[in-house]
Amino acid sequence: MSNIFSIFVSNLVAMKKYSTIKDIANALNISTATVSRALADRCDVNQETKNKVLEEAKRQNYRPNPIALRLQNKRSKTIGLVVPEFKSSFFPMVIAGIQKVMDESGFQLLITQSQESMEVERRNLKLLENNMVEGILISITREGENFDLYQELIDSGIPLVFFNRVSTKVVASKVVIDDYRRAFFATEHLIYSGFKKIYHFSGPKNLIVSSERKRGFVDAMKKHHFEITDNSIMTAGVFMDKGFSAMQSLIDKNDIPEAVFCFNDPTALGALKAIKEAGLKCPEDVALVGFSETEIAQLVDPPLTSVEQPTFEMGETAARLLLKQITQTPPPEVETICLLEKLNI
Amino acid sequence: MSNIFSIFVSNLVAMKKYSTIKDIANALNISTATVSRALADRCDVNQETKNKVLEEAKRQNYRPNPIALRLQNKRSKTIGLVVPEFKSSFFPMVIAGIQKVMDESGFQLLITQSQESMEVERRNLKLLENNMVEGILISITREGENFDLYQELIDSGIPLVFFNRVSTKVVASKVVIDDYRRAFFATEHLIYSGFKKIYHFSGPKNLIVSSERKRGFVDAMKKHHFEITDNSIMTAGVFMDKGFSAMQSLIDKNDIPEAVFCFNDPTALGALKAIKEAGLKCPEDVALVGFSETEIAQLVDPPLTSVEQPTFEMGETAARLLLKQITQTPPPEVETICLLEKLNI
DNA sequence: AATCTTATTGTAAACGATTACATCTATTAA
DNA sequence: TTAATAGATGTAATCGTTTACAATAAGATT
Repeated sequence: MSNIFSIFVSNLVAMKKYSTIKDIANALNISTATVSRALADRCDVNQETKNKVLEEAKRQNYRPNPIALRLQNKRSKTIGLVVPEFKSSFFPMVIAGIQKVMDESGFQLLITQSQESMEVERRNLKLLENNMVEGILISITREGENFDLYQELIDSGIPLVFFNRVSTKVVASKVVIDDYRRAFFATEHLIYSGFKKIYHFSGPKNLIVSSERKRGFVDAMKKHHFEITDNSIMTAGVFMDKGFSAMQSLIDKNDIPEAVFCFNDPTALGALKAIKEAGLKCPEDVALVGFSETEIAQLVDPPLTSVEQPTFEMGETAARLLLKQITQTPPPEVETICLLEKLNI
Repeated sequence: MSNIFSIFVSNLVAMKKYSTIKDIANALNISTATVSRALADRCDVNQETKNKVLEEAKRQNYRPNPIALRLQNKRSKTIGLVVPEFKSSFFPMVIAGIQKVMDESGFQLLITQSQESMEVERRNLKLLENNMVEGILISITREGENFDLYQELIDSGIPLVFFNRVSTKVVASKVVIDDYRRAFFATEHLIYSGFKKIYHFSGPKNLIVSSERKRGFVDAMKKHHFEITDNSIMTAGVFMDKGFSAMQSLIDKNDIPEAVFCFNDPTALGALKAIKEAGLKCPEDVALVGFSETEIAQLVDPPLTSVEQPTFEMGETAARLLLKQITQTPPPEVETICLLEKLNI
């Protein structure tokens, strides 16, 4: 309704009158070309003329028309952003980081919200394309990813950079949080959810990801003064059977935790099987948290406001990555940046 | 740094090639004027030509260049927004409401953050002006208001609409939260701050604002199951002396509250005087909350996330108000809208 | 047959800026 | 004296679109 209305009236309403280069030219009886050159402080303009132009420009409160410039330069100087929501402070903080970078580089930012809906995300991406954005920053919805559309946009020459919730199917630059942090947040999430007896099924000892996730678990527990007993951490490997047997042994010992943060999803599934076979329920009796690309993102995001996350930095990093894709020729290789800075525990 | 860099490369990098009206015209060996008319579905174009144009446009995946349109129409189709911060979810939610309206009406939204700094706010307003926004939505900083600049912008033909934290010195449309709600939030703020014994010095019985504020106080107390005794609410009038005597009588009775929500600022100041004279300290012994245009805004905002505020609606309302200022000729009278909907207690 | 409509299309200017190229003047070199 | 050069400025095209006006052809009217 308001849509139709505003289109209807759009021709009746004149925009505010701005001073143009032509106005300056007329006032001084010189050509617009000279004015343009004078304003650009080019060397082939008489200093006296330059001064006069600058003075007149100031007098008329002249400001270059960004729209005309964009048309002339054939650059929209705009990038698009798609975030799932605004409710939590997570994405707004990321946006603040993005804005800082965009302000610095003179780009405009078009912000859209997908409301966790794939359909709305599609609409937003189309809208951004229609607005000729030179690149897109995106954190995908919970519902899933519009894989085909991402690929289409990239193929058509619009670079995409994913952050936080990234697409696994598309080759593009990405900014994510590191294993340690994510494990930390996942554990903290369990703590904030009210569970008291929290265990960890860790992965193979020789894997770095394994020790990183364990470290995240341990640090989160420590931060909240939760006790870590001998049984708190069990090595359960990467596959389902190990998760099963680990949980089985706990049930046998009647040392049943309220929640378990598992190294990965197969481990969690194995544990789930053991829980069910013992006639227990998940999450009423034992809550499980797996750790896969997508699952964990759902857990820690929207995140707990009490935890300081590198949100601002994430926005900055993603924005810089995108700008690099846009301005660099030839475009740089895609890269995935993992935010590694230390937590304040 | 990144600024200089991006300017340097800007001419080297070609934007994605889009299909134009000229491409369609060339493909069909007709003039661009006819193509333009056909796409606009004007009646003075042969139906056959129309069909061919539409088909070719689809084939070339043609989309009108919004930048060229803006130049042609002399309308930036953009409005600017200045909010103090992004950390709390308050402003992001307001933004969501604004965006909804803007999407509907085809306007772009330029979002800036003033970080509670008057200086940054000035910069942002200038930036928006340079970007030729057709109107500005603003919630002012804690530090104060850039009164002169607001007036300058309005005088120069850029309509401003204030929301939540509004300027008291400028004549412009405003969107605020009603007395009842603000009183409710203020009281709830005291509750969340940990005070147990909370009193209210209410205004004259015959004033609607007075009963509204009292109602807000009562409802907030009820919501959190705080007892309201005979002494909890005292009628203290509008002036300082009444606040003084009200507090004095409480001190005399040795019925000293931990916190008092006062009808207005003079009342609070009077109460403060009594507290000091009794050798007590504020806020250690007795915390006071006044109620003036600016003070109360500081209290309830950034607001408590546990309270559902009409944030989305506030954004919507402010945006609609601004759009009306922009599109309507002659521009409508300025108006102040008070959000009145019911709270879920 | 001459004139007038009507339908359809094209031409060209405009929006505000930039810039390759042309032009003109004044100075310098031969 | 003449040609070359440098300095300063103007002309006109361009970016993608819209639109007032002109132009054309066909059919209708007298």
